[in-house]
Amino acid sequence: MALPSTYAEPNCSLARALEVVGERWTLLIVRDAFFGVRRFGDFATQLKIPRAVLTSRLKSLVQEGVFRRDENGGVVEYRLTDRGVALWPAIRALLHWGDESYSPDGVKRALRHDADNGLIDEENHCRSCGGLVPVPDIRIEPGPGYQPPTGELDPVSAQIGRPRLLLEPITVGRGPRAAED
Amino acid sequence: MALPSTYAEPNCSLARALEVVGERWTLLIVRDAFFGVRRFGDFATQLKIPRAVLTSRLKSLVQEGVFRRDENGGVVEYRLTDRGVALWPAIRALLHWGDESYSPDGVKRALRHDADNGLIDEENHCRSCGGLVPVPDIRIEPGPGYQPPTGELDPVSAQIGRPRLLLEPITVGRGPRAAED
DNA sequence: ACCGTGTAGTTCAGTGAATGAACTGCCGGT
DNA sequence: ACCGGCAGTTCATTCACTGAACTACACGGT
Repeated sequence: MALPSTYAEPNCSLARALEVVGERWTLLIVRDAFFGVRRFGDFATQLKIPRAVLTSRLKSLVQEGVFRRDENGGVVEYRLTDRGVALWPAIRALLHWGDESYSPDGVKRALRHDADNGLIDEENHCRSCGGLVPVPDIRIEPGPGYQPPTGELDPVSAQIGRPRLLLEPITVGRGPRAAED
Repeated sequence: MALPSTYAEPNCSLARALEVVGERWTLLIVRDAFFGVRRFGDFATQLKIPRAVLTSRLKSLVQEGVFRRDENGGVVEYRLTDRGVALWPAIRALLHWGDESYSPDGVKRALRHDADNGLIDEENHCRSCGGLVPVPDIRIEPGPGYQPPTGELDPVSAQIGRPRLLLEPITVGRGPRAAED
């Protein structure tokens, strides 16, 4: 499986979780899925990950129930299942830790409650309305620590760099791909 | 550095965080530190991790400011810094996700507010007193999904399997090592 | 001074996984 | 028939992990 049969402590859910999402690249793939990436090629160019590794990671994530693989005609899409979406708190915690520890100019990306524009705190509450914010209502946008990239961007990177809702599918440069969801 | 110079996206704090704690074994080392492990040999036998890998991980964690290396005479202790303790939300989130997804009989380890015995929810609030619970006030103990191990246990595993406070140092089998903290 | 013990850390050959670039195969449109 | 876009494979090279044995050093006892 994912990890070399080690991590085999039956009494640690952290070890079990890391068997699924603890390998190199895996959490970055999941993060991109939260940002709306769904296509094999987009993951590959976005992360600059070897395609063979991407194949293997997606396969095991599908097997573990984190992603679902949808194939309509020639179009393949990988999208998060409920179990995958449930990884959001872990990703948010690591994002937050990375910002706190290594981004002296402030967060690189801010999370806001889309309905009322309130900042979302570490416990997932909206500072404006006080409520817990469901994942699809979270807007992510560049924060003070964000460094605008120089030069040309591929269309997918361009979309990811702008404010947008989590899980909102990326739709660029390939005809009228209706955001049916 | 930790990861192969890839992950080098300057605008993603998740990538930055994973450079520090995203390698194999690293988060398990940190978890053991929360459970009170401080000694090189204890990490090694507890995780059954090759000593060379442990050396390399501890070195980079010290360099990144997650651990502090204390040397008193012949005794070396690795303990979490504030930045290391700040990883707790990420570990808690992954623990929770692992329990939810892969532990049908209930959580393997329960977290409680030591002062009033209240269960701690996913947002780190005590169900009893309602407040946020600081890490050293969290008691961890076997939950319904815990499977008691069979056979003899080394003293360190035995201590980790019993209810205890996070960060409380393990003191067994080596004379009067006062828990000076 | 000497020896034994406990522990942090190193060395090293063998194995397995990641890398990157090129390639295959499928589908749809013209 | 041809072409372009895209999912996924293949493969030689490089790199990291594994596991077991070994070194280095501090301490305590005699």
